[in-house]
Amino acid sequence: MNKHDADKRDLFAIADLAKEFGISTRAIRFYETKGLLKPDRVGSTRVFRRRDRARLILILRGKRLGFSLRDISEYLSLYDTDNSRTAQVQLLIEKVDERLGLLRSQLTDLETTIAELSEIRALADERIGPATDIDKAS
Amino acid sequence: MNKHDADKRDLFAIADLAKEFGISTRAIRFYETKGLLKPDRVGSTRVFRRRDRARLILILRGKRLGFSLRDISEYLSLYDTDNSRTAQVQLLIEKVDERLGLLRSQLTDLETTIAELSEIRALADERIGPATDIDKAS
DNA sequence: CATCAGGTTGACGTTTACGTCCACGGGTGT
DNA sequence: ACACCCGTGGACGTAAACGTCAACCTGATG
Repeated sequence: MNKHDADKRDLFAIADLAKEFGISTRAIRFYETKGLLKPDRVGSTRVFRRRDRARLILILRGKRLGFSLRDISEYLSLYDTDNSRTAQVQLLIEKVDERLGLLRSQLTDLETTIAELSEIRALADERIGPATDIDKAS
Repeated sequence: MNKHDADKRDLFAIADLAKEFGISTRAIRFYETKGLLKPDRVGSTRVFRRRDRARLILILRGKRLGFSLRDISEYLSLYDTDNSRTAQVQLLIEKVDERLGLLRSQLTDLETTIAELSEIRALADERIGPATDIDKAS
């Protein structure tokens, strides 16, 4: 909808991405030093393209999930790997499976936690009085 | 099943818990200094009861999910609050809701990630050849 | 031309979550 | 009495992930 729709553009300044994702430019530069991003350069100035923007999105999601940058780096390489030419597809499969295992156990943890909290919430809710038709009508 | 079934006992030494959960005694002491655990004392020696063991389980789960100790501390207080006597049940509800929101968005992130990885896995799997009856029979 | 916004590297500071090392005390087996 | 083993608290070290200057280089603009 937006004239500047980020998904359609192909070139981004470091500040563009920082603003778009609410992080600091320092952080972005840091990710680069860690090899998670590899923006092009024009002179010394970084120029980001869709590919790096996509990677950034994955990085941030990984962070929300509590993974370290090192973890995320490995994880990104799964996306990178040229599945069709890899000599070690088997190795790729193993890595993906390993990560899937981790994620699935996290999923279980999360579901348990959500269930527990929901119960607490229900109890508290009861205490304050369940919503009545009258309440809803107010 | 085990004679020493941990869930049935009521008293634990710091080393018991450390061993059971595969963490260091140093870590447990650290959690105490941060107020996450409040073991009884016999002289200067810590004595843990079921309550603190339960809290420890929650702490570790929180960590697996990528929360900070500070986050976890707040989270534990949700369990602590005496729902039936709280003067501010409403506040409790708000806090629980807030946390539930966080967890649910994590859940979404996780599901997305798992789906993406599954796809990658499927592609790689194809490349190496789908499992045949012969393969399975080998 | 002066200035100013935005970019760069480098060095150092900071917080979190422990690990490591230490000197010390208390109970136990021999 | 002596050697162990376990536990304790204090001090210091450390890795990760940035934040915070500082000093510098642009390119655009009034």
